[in-house]
Amino acid sequence: MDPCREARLRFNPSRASKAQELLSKLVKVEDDYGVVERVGGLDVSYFKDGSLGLGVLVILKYPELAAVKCFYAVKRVCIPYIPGLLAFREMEVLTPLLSRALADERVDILVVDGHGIAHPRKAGIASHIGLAFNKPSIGAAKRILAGREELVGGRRLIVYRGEIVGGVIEAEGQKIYVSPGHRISVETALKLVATMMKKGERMPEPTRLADSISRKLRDTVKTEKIGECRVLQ
DNA sequence: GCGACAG
DNA sequence: ATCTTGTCGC
Repeated sequence: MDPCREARLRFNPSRASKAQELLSKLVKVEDDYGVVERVGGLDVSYFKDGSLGLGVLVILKYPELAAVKCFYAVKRVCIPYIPGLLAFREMEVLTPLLSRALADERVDILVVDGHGIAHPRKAGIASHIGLAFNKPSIGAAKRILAGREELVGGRRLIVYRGEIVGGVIEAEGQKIYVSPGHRISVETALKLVATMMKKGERMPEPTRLADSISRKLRDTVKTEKIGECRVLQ
């Protein structure tokens, strides 16, 4: 039987949610990192039928924001998209990239397309990734998932169940929602992402580049190139 | 029960 | 996320 179909049938949203409740207890929402010289941006693009995903991890020098190296992988995607459970769908594609890249490349902070603790169970994909690789991580999303935007002391923050779980950054007349993934505070996550914004762009450079590269590769790389991880030449 | 709902 | 044409605006 098709292993992908097996995985899909085996996937239990209720259990996945419970797993996130456990993970959230392991998340550290305090600054725990050193000098930031290199940051990583992560994103996934999908082939038209949706059964294949192309993940990208691009490493940039900080604070210059110049790309220094890029990893990518084409993988089958077996888990459907369910709001709140995005991590279970995309981790399969991103994990190989991180395993490979973090083994011999310095990456101080990871920026992920999606939320961190601004999540129904305080464990969005940025938190999953930060915990899995014990790396400081930040989530940057285009839309809010849990909680609401509130003005606190004149600042736009994301409040969920009475708790501040993230903040809003406005760029190009649009908004992006930032929240800690792991080993970083709300305050610092916002400050850091603010320094990753390029003029004229809506998303922070790490994820903007990852998104751009993943789409370009998806439209050029051959679908048969399913595999663990490749270095972009 | 109803509405909301990252990518 | 992806599909999908022309079109409005800087």
